[in-house]
Amino acid sequence: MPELPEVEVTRRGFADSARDARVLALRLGKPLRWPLGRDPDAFVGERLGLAERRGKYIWLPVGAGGLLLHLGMSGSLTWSDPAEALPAMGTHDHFELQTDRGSLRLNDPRRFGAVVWAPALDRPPAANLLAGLGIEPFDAGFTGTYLHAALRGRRVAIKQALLAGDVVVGAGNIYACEALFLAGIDPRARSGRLSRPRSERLALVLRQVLARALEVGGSTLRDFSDAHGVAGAFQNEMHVYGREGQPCLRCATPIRRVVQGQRSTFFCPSCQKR
DNA sequence: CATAGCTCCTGACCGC
DNA sequence: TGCGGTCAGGAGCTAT
Repeated sequence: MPELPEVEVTRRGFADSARDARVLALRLGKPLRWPLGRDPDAFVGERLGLAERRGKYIWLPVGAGGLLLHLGMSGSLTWSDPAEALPAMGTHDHFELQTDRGSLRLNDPRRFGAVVWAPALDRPPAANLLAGLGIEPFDAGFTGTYLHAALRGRRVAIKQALLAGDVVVGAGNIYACEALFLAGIDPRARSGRLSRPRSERLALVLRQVLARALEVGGSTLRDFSDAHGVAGAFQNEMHVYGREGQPCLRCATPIRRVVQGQRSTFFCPSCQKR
C-alpha cells in the first residue's frame, strides 16, 4: 500500500527526468476514482514542472495548471525513457502521459487511485482534496508538542488518529502499526490521553520509521514498485505488521491482530502499553 | 466538531 | 479443477 515513503520514492524516481518535458499525448484506461476533469488533448504541447509531494499525493505541474495524482492502495507509477519501446497499455494501466523525455504510466489493479486536473494546487479540485491534511512528518513543526496539542480532546484510538491524516500525514496502516510498536504505545489507547513524553516519543519514531522506509525504497507487499519498477525492502524490517501469531521480535510474545475502523491493527500486547 | 460506517475495486485466498 | 464467499485497504462522503 503506497504510504508516504512509497509515494516519495516514486516521486523521486521521475521528477528530475520529467521536469520541463513537453506533453505529446495523454491516454486514459479504465476510470479511476474521479474523472480527469479536462480534455486529454488539451495537455498536448504543455510543459511539465517539478513534481512535488503533499501527504500521499503527487502534484505534477503541467502548463498553467497540473495533475494531482494518488496511488490509492495498489497503484504504481512508472517512468520509461523515450528510447525504451513502450509496452501496450495493460488491463490495469489507466493513465499515461507521453512526453518528449519519456512516459509516465499509472498501473492500478484496484483503481482506488486518482489523476485529477486542477488549474492550480490551491484551487479546486486539488485544494479540496488537500484541505484538512495534517502537517508533514518531516516538517520542523512536527514535534511532540505539536502532536500532543493536536490530539487533545480526541477520543479515537491513537492508531486511527494517525491513519486519519488530519493531524500528521503520511502514515498508512503499515507505518502507523510500526511506529506505535517502536513507541511502545498500545494502538487502542485514546489519542487524547497520550502523555507529553509519549507524544514526543511517537513523533520521533514516526519520523524515524518513515525515513528508514524511504531509505530502503518503501515496502512492497504485493503491487508496489518505484518509478523504475524496483520493489522496496522495508517489508523485511517490519516488527508487527502482518505478523499475527508470530513471536514479537523483542519479547517473543505472539503478535496480536485487532480490527480498528475496519482495518487490521497489529501489535505486541506485552511491549505496547495503553 | 468528532466520530462511525459505507463505498469504490479486484486479486488472493479459503473451504468445499 | 472450479466456484462462491470473504478479505484487504486510502480516503472521501454521508450520517449521526
